[in-house]
Amino acid sequence: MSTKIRPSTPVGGAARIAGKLGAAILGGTYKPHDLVPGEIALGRRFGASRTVVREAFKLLSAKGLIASRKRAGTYVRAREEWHMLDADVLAWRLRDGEAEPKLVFDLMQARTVIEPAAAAMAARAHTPATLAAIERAFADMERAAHSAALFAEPDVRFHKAILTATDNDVMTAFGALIEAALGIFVDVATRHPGAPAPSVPLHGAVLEAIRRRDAEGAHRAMMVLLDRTARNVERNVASNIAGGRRRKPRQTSASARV
Amino acid sequence: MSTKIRPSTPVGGAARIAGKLGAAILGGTYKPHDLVPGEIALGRRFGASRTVVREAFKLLSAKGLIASRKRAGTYVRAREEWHMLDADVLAWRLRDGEAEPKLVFDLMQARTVIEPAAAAMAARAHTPATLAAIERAFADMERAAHSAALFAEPDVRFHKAILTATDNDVMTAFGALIEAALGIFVDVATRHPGAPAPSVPLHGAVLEAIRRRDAEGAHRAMMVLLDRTARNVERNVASNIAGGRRRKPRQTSASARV
DNA sequence: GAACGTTATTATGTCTGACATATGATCGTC
DNA sequence: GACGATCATATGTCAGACATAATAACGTTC
Repeated sequence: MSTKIRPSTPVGGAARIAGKLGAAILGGTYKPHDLVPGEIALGRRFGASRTVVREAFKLLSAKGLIASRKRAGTYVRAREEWHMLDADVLAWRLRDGEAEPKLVFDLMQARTVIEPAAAAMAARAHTPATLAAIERAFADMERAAHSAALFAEPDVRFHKAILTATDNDVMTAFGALIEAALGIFVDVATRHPGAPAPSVPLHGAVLEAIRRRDAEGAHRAMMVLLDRTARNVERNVASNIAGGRRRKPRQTSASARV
Repeated sequence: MSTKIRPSTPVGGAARIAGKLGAAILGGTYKPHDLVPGEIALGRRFGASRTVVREAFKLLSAKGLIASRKRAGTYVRAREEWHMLDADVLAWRLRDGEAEPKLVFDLMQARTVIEPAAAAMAARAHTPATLAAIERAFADMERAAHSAALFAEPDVRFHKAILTATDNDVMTAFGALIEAALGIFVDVATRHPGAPAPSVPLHGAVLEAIRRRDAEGAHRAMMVLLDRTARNVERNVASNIAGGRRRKPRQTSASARV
């Protein structure tokens, strides 16, 4: 491993370091109560000054991942303190398709709690503007139904638009969660054959129910949609474990050591 | 005014400045797309160096509140980018009992979506250890039933213990949300007469259903409990608006200007 | 006078070196 | 072996400097 004096990509000082360190913590390289390397040591490793490393630490401590004590150093906080609903934290956990299957299931289960309720609320509370956003997303999904890659973006937009249409700030905030979750699902899905076309009518049913302000129906339709998604995910994640898994733990060249 | 909302990160230096600035942003002093004062200006205002102000900025940018562009300065990001589920962000919004009533209602509505489902999941998934945690919290609630102030802590612990007992990481993460939400409710409740005793049996019913692994019953019992809570909150918040509200927007001496 | 290229300005981004501070570790004394 | 004073160390804070990029101001050209 060559010691780069200058990082090849001058992008994002503190954010870059925080990303690597955060992924390392979520990936288990540094476990709770472990000390992370000192500010100067990390500075050398990343070719950055102590100032920048400290700023990276602040980015992570704002997400509950680390804390510092004088003389003792900077350590990883207890797992319960981590802000698991933070989009970055979630992304670091889900990174590179090696996500623990348990987390993927937990996410799907949380979605089946939140999204049907959100669809029902949206059916009651939508305005012309928020309904139009859902309709636009759905139209784009129909147009992209032939390609899993193109389908992803309007799909996320559709689900977020429903959350927004609830007119509930807290519900709307779940959008970041859904976005991170769908990010990994899409990743899995694109590795498997089959266009997303079959799920289009299921989305359409949700939209229809919302449009006619049928809260009960929207709840049911979203439930059906998520059931299908859950089965898909389950199959893909399962096959990912059974067949596609590498024997050795993956060592990404770039982010191997932190 | 009373209730100190305990920040998740120890205050001092950067955290102190971030707290003031964050509250100012959430309080509307700086609106989206506004520039916050420059690093040197803020440093002067808080009697701190540029370094510390920059670290405070990183704490806030990790929560999606601000971002910086060279030459242009540091600005408040669009409201949709804010990490509303972050405990600190929520605390800043709920600060000092003047929370917008809409947010309080939104939080209650979100609770009625999440917590009954969580209770059902807990009924299915609890282990001896996680059930014991719920039972301990309930026992402490019974002992504190005579005092609204003493009741708060075990009450929060009870609801968090149920989330933990779901054995679902995402659900467990909602604990921080509930904690922040209950923090404000307690604040409101303690300003009004009446011991929390009546809610004890409602909590007990939830515990009982979970203990006998009756998911359906746990769901129903939690719904009943939250219904009562919602009515309480509604009455208190309403009276707060009608009578207790100050005519002028409050100017807390400490965090007025920032 | 309007369009356009050049220069100057400015706030953030980064680095360096220094000192302050608290606390765990070490050592010495009883 | 217990206890208190001392030392070492990693974080906390500061000041000053230069780099960088994006905007503002300026001046030239047509």
